[in-house]
Amino acid sequence: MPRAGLTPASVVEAALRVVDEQGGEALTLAAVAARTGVATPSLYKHVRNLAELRERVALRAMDEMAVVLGEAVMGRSRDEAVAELMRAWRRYAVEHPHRYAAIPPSPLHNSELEAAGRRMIGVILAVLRGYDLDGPAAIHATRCLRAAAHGFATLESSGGFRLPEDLDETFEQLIAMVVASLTPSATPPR
Amino acid sequence: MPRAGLTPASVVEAALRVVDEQGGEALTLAAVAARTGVATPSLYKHVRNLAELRERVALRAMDEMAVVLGEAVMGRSRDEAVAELMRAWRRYAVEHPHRYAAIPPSPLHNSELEAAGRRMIGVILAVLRGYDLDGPAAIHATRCLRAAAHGFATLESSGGFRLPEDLDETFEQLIAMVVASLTPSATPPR
DNA sequence: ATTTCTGGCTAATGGCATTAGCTTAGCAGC
DNA sequence: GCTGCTAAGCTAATGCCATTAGCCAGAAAT
Repeated sequence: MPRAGLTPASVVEAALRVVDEQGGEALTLAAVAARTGVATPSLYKHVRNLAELRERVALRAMDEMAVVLGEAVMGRSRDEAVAELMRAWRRYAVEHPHRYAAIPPSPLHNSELEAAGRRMIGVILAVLRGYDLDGPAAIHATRCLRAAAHGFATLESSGGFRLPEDLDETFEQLIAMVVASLTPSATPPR
Repeated sequence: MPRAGLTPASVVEAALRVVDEQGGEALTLAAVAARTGVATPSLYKHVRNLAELRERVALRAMDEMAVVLGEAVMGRSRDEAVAELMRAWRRYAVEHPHRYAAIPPSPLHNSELEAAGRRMIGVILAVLRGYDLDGPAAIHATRCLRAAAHGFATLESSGGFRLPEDLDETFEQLIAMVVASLTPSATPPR
């Protein structure tokens, strides 16, 4: 019997395929083993356990997304950059719904995930540099943008919007909402 | 051996306690059985299976939340109502993080869940009645509000915001952002 | 008191994760 | 080409969980 020639990377690859096709719930060592043509216990030669495999999948998704977001804002600034950032965010979530869902909101106990999370947040912060926000204000703005983008992405990619109204239009409105909140002139005296 | 006196309702109650204390992942028939002092298979006399129990838990959470949201907006209108609605939304998610996480974004294949979801959305729509929005515009606005509130609630309740900056302040800013987007006068010509 | 119904129990099956220990493919060095 | 070592893969075994089947006794109804 020839060897299967697995590597940690190829195992993660197979795991990603399982996630994409059947969702995070279905990510099981047995499923990955079946897909790679190997017996389940053999996988332990390449990953510590299922939890670690999950983390590696999440890491990949976060890295991918950080790259996508970064590319989206390159060469743009201010409102234009914010809009493209949010569109790219949404696009990723819609194109890879299960992968997006595999991203943990909080990278608990894992420095690699934490770093990846920082890379994603970093893109938002970079875009906001175009506005005149002092330290704390930038944090608040980042959180607002993130909440809006993440909320919409989650809801859309998991089928939370059922009505026939055009989602593109809603999303453009959401972008406008965020952009307006970044432009002080938009805030009327109160 | 005296009977345990379980009912479908008391089983769901126990399940809710498990979810609250250990999260949705930990919701297992074995855990509920242990907590109710009964052998696992006995539970099948009261619920069809684990999936159904999960649905009942979700239903309870959604119903609770619909009530909480409804109460929050009673006697208020427009910006005030929107703000209180969002605060109540956030409060529920923070006070019952696991329960909130148990709410499915999309109530797949279940009319009861669907109805509960409609009740929640109904509160938003009711509040937006205070603004002059025609049919589609109300839908878009509802989605934006929901995305913002849900995004923030999810991120906060799962520990997604790590920096020390005050979250209350961020949230008030998010509210302002949503409210401003509902008031056309706030949008400056561009 | 007797019958019936039903909640709870034990036993059994099957899926999955994980560990232990064996086997051998494939390479390094001779 | 032979010798040996390392690591990839395998089988067997354990344990947890969901689910089903079938038994038994407590409670309620007659």
